[in-house]
Amino acid sequence: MTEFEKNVFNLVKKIPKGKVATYQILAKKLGNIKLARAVGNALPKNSHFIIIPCHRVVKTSGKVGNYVLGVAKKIKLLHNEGIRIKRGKIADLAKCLYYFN
DNA sequence: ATTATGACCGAAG
DNA sequence: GCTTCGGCCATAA
Repeated sequence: MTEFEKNVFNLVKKIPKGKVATYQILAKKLGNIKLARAVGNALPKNSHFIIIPCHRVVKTSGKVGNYVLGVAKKIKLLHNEGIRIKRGKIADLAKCLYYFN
């Protein structure tokens, strides 16, 4: 597991239930906003070994994005946490975003 | 060292 | 809204 991946997961596991973060926000937190793509690249790698709320990471546009177990599963999990989703997008992204105090 | 790939993003049509 | 394209970066081969 690379250092970069560790950093990504350490951030993701901080996201509280009922909240979400975007790939871009995580990227910025890691030092460079352009890391967004690399972040999405790292998530699927260790999901089999480490328990982390990968489903709480969505796109900046508000669309849920992809998920190891399938988008349907991702939406289901988010919905269980009280997050409203409409046609594959977060109903009110601004209210759900977690900014890493 | 070089190339290709992907859970991304923004601009443009 | 949607699609297409170019640009990003870490990784794997």
